[in-house]
Amino acid sequence: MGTAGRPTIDVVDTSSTVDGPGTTAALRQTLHQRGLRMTPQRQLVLDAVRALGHATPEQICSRVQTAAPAVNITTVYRTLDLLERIGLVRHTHLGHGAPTYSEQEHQHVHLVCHSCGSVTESPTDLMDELAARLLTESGFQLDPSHVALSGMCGNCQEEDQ
Amino acid sequence: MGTAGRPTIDVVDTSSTVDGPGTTAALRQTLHQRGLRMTPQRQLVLDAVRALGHATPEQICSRVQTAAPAVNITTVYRTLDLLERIGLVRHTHLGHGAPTYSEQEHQHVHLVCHSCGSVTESPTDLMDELAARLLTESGFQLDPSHVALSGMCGNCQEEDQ
DNA sequence: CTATCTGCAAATCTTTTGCAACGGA
DNA sequence: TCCGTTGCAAAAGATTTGCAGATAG
Repeated sequence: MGTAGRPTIDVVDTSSTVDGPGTTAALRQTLHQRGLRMTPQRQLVLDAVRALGHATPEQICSRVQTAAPAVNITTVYRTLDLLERIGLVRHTHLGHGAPTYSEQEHQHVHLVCHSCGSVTESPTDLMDELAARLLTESGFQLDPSHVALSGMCGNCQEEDQ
Repeated sequence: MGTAGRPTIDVVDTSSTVDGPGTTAALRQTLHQRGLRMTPQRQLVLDAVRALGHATPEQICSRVQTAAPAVNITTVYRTLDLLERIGLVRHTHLGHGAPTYSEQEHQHVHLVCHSCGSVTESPTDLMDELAARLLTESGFQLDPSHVALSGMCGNCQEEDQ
């Protein structure tokens, strides 16, 4: 009450003009296959996830709000959840709390430094040997990119002396 | 106000009678070296961490409260923090939020199943190869037990078909 | 037109902080 | 006695939920 109804969501085009699995049309189709609806908010959240690489819900929300200030963080949480259920997005635990979201395809191992908090990405095949060993020895099927590896980066080791 | 001052903390003996680095005396000494004080709460929290293997602050608090109901969860958080700073305890991120605490010595790799949430422990030498590779290729010094590896356990893979 | 979505407000949950009183050494 | 510690209450931050109204199809 007070303001004139719900503000319009202006869909500012970012990366969704290109063809391929990331198109607006592709998202619409994926949603429709499951009886879900295409909305500007969903497109914006997906675009933000792609643009940011890996980001917290908070960061994604901020980014979305530069294009459409009225989008609520609640919607961002709900949308990330939904995009994850339909397989377009995945989340990774980098360690200290905040999960980060990224594109499903964009898989890599995260190396997080205890000391300075920096996050480095490495190709997942780094873990191939370990994955094979785990499967043989424990029957455990590793998901190499869902959690980050933790340790100390080169820079911090030097400073630590 | 209302109750007669602060309730007494009854130190119920658990594992701290044995000699060695886990003794009451040992804890007292470690604390004193740094100008810190020995208290029943600190002993109880350390005992609980040892008894539980790896547990969340919440779980540790519950355990402590069976022996001394008056201990506040705030104290548990503060004590875990302190015990970690002085090197008696460490925390691990198992994935979905809650960090878990365990003894410093008690290091192992955690395998967490996405699907059923089960946590398995493996010896850290499982990661030796990977650690060596990371150090050579990226200068990154891996801390193998600080984060859990995530994936799907044998049981859940069967059910998944 | 109808079921799905969204925004808002409030509820939860976890962790942190300020402060006065307590108690270890 | 003195200062580190504790318990309590309240703050802070993150995520979830209920609901009325907006909107995709």
